[in-house]
Amino acid sequence: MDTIAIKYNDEIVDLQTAEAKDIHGEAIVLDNSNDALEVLRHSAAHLMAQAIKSLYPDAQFFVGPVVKEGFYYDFKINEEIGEGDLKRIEKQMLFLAKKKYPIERYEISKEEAQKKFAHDPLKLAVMERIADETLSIYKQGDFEDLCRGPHLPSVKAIRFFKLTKIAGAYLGGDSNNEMLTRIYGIAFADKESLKAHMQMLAEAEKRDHRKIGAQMKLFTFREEVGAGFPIWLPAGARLRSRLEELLFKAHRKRGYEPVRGPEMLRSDLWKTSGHYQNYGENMYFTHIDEVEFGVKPMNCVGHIKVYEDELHSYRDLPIKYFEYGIVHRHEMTGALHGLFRVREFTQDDAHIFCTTEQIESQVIEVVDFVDKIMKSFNFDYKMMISTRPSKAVGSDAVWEVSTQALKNAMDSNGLPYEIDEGGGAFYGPKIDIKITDAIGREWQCGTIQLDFNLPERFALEYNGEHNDKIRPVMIHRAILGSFERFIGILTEHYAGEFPMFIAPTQVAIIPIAPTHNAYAERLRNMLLDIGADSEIFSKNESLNKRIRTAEKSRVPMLIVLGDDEVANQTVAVRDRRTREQYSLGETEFLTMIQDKMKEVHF
RNA sequence: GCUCACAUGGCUCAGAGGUAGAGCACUUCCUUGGUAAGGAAGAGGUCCCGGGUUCAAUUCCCGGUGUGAGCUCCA
Repeated sequence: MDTIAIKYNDEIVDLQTAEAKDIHGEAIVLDNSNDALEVLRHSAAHLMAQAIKSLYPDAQFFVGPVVKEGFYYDFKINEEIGEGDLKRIEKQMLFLAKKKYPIERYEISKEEAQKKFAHDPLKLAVMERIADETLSIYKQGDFEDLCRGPHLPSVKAIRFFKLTKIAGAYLGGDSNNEMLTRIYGIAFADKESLKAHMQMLAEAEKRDHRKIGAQMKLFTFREEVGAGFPIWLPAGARLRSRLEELLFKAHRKRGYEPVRGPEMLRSDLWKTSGHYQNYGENMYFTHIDEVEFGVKPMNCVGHIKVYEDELHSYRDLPIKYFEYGIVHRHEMTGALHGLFRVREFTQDDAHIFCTTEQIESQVIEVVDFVDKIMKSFNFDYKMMISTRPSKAVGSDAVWEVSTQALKNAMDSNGLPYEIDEGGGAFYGPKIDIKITDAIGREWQCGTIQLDFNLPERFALEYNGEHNDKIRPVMIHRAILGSFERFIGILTEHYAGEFPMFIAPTQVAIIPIAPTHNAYAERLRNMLLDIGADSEIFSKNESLNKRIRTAEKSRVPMLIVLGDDEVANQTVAVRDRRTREQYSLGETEFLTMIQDKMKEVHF
């Protein structure tokens, strides 16, 4: 395989630069490694710009970086350009790639560059953002662009790419600036990877929880209700309550006490907590008899009030309060998205009040809890420890101890983690849990945050061994994050085919003729007795039609009842996936359902 | 919040400056069927809301609301 760049001092250096500066390092070849894709996609962005320039000669270009999901280029043209033009640009890119232009690099001073691009206000804007005095120019054919690289040696390697979407983007991401046109694309080293990626995108579209949620009647939104306020329909509410019940029991077993704070608290309290100052623009406020109240955006203050209700001894710690806390947050209109981003949601929230010494063991406990749950849903996950940000409260020593506590907890449990330097909350370091779903997408759900700030602000204490007053540490933690978001993720993860233990309906019952309806009813009642929901498909439709409808409803188990089944007290089970059929005795069947539902406990 | 697009029966969508259609779903009837769409009849719409233009607006214009995509990841 051809070398496309080298790795030097942990940086990717393209061959043009390496040659000019006589740098040697480890070869990067054209494959699907992160380093190779970075170079490939960057050059693909340039090739796209070249294609656009050749099709629309008046085009001016801003920036064209590589991003997580491929690459993009922001530009400005006078003509209208839309989705339909992407194919044309792709074609032109292929045409140009076949010319096998070498990509050349040379350096000029900023002054020269400003002269060179004097007619191009976008490039001048780009240069304003660059501090360096020497700039590099990359040239392929008659197309030149200001760019820091790295790039491929030639455009000929860019073969497997696709332009994925076109959208507007503000110059520099600032909505005060003018809107440019942005085209996104993706590129890979080989055809199969590109194909697999496009299939993943198509699969993601099929699994869209907004679509499946409507089909399965899980939830809905209504204009007259307001943006960002989900309405849970019976099927969705059944699913949700199954999840809530399982998780409730799991909390109780792990020593958490259920508590409940009010929806609104006086603004003075939010001033004490710091939310008023730091989070106020995301909060909703109202007045009661001239006193201002804030609708809670988080549950911590309520739990602090629970803690304050009595004096605590060190012997009581750790104290673990949990609540399915309904919170309201003013999200930007444009950020709202199905169940993933709403303005009212319910967190599986808990606060652990403990001693500094207990931090590590408590974190291990939570991580273990997370592990249990995520494994139950077949999610892979990884954890990130976020350290002290530049703007932070608390002493260095406390940060050091607490960050180390998080690391120790992970290390002693043999758990891998990544470090997000400076990514912590202002009040303490945290561990974020990122799960990977069935089609490889990552989602941030749970979080474990150490907090030395709120105990300080509310002057929380407990009595130590020598009757001294000691400040406890608070650990904020959520595992699912919110029921709304998590159920949205689950829906896409399972493509609506939920496992038995959380499915909205466990069994679809299909009586062949009305004479079998009584047996169907009897089975439904027996299923209810073991906590399983069922739906009887007894409408006046053909048997085939009813089986088809039941199959499409994504219920995990189908049973068909006819004369034989009634006579022998059996059920004919039909597997939703394999379409295989087998017969089971009534009690065996009920036991099987019960077993499948008990398969999981967190 | 900003930019652009969209908003028609429960759902998915077609449509025209002269107040509207299809498929699915729904109701009723026929069909009594053993594993992926049997047949017939019928009911159902302030064409998102408010204002403007027009003899006439659901259709054109403006505002609002809602939905979608994008707006951070630095040449």
